[in-house]
Amino acid sequence: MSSCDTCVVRNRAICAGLEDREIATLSAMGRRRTVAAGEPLIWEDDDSLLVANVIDGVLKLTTSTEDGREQIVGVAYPSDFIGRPFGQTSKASVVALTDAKVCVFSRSDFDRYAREHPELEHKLLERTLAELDRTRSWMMLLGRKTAPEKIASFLIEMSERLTETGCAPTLGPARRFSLPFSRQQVADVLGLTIETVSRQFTKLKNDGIVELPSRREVEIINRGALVSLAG
Amino acid sequence: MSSCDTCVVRNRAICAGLEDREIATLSAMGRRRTVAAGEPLIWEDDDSLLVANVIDGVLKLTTSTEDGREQIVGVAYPSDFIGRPFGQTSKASVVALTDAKVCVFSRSDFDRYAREHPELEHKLLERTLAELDRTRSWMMLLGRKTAPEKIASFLIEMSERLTETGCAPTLGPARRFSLPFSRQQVADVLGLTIETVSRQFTKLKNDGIVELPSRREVEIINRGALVSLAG
DNA sequence: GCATGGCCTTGACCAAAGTCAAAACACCAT
DNA sequence: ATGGTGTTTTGACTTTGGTCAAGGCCATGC
Repeated sequence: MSSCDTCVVRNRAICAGLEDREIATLSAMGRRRTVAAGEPLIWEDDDSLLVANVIDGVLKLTTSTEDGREQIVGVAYPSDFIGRPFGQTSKASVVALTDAKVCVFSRSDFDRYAREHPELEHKLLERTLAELDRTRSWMMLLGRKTAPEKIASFLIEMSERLTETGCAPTLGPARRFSLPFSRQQVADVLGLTIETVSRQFTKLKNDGIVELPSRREVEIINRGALVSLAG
Repeated sequence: MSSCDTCVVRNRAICAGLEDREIATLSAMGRRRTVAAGEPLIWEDDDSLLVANVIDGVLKLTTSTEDGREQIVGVAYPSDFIGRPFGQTSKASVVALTDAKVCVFSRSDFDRYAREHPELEHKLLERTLAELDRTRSWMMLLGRKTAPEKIASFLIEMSERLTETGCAPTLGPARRFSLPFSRQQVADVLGLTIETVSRQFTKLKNDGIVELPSRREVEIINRGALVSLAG
């Protein structure tokens, strides 16, 4: 019996729908790993040696300039696929934001396996296309939205992405949630400075649109106002 | 004999490497179309009815806010694939920047065909992964670079992408080229205003880093300086 | 309880880029 | 050549968000 049998993302990750025999082969290739919050899994511009499925936790994908400016270019949640298959180098670093569990594969093993299993490649393609759509709408935010619009869009997206995605029928967006990001990381997602993020959070609180019970907790009081601020 | 036999992107587009019989089927499904400069091919948020290969010309992918702000989220050159397979709606508009020739397919026909031809899906996956990498490095530019850095990065990328990609062994980046963008469109790529773009172009000219023989022509005089400005 | 260190918030000031308006230029058709 | 149109450039001014610096908050360890 492979660990896949008890995997919580078994029905949502790209392995979903594979036959038992295929799962067994894949399972033999991969291994589980934990990544502590703050710990890196993949380095920007390094050889692409690993790919992985996220089982639990949240990780950030980042690119940096030489002088240390950082931009978060993606966020990976449970069941998401990370790493760069079919490519020599990884163009983004992957670092855990919370303690995380992942199922890692050697990239070359995975590439070989994927090429022999069109169904798996198809799932990966669907996921990659969806991620590209999401990334492009993030470009709109970075290039054309103001700081208040960025913060409002961010909180709306967080409330949608952080709802527990168990087996239960889809719940609506979360009214209250705990951000997996520090203020600096929110700034790195939105292309702002930490001070601007802080001021905008304070403004939303003073306007009665959100409550901020603690540094990481957010409660949305007036979702309509937030949506209309998001533009 | 199908029109694919004489297609100039036959060896570079996703159709490359298909067998003659497969090409014949694909050819029967698709048809050539010309798109005049400025004319749209796909609308944002519309049902995704078409996908296409670019044969000749340059097209922009854009997203817009309700109040009319526009962000160019991608640019498609000959041999690139456009449209959103395996999805209900297209999240970006596609508009020709120059007169263009494309080879269009009904999305549902294409989806069906692709699912039966893993080699084609694999090519599409490789392309989508590469596009995602490019898009993410564009996010870095939008979120964290200054106007001078954006303009310099843009000109470097243009000089690399606009080299004639015929059958000849890869030439280096173009020293002189004709932009397929108006000033406003450059602004829409970089998340700037037209005035800022214009001022930065003028500054590069005054500093002797580029020549601007006409509105669309650019000649890079001091590539080293441009690269270091790009950061 | 109190000191320590890491975040986060706030305030005063500044600079980069945006806005508005006018002039210059290029391109086109006549 | 000439006039008309739309694009680009330039200038003056404003605004947004960044920078720098100080202070507050909270968790942790002594």
